[in-house]
Amino acid sequence: MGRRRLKIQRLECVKARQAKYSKRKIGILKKAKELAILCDIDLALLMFSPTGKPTLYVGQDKDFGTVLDRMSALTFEEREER
Amino acid sequence: MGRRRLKIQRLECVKARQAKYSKRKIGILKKAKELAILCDIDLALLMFSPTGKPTLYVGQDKDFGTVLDRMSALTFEEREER
DNA sequence: AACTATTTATAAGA
DNA sequence: TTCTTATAAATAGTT
Repeated sequence: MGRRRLKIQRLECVKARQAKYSKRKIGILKKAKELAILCDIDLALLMFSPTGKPTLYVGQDKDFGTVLDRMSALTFEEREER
Repeated sequence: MGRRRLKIQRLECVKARQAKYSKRKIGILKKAKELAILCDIDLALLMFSPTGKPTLYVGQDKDFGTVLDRMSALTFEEREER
């Protein structure tokens, strides 16, 4: 979306990566929150900015440890999508 | 987006939650992949469907354990967004 | 951070 | 779940 179509490939310029991250981080966080609320599900989204700053969103009222535990308990077979 | 504006609140009907999850899961996974590639960052997205089926996406070439470790190493102060 | 032209995601319905 | 289409939302390029 936007003035032109953007090819999904690593942005070479560091400044461009940081600027792009700043914008899209807002969008994906909104999507995560909406999905967790609409479907009443557990959801965790962790991102590290190009400069290394972490952002963590954990849906519903679960705390970090609870989601980590549920995450850690997954067997290899239960995981999908790459 | 869509034919009408949807209020972001828990969908009461179970079938509706499952249907909504099926559609939006695709969208957020695409957003996650694009963000990880464009900005060349580490990103992890974990979701449990309304029926409990887990979906995990880990960006770049990191494996599950590596991201879990980096996630676990976060101090409380480093976490944001709820 | 703000502006819009445009692309993309998706709400409803079939 | 999959497809279609109208419409809401995200965002690329720019300032």
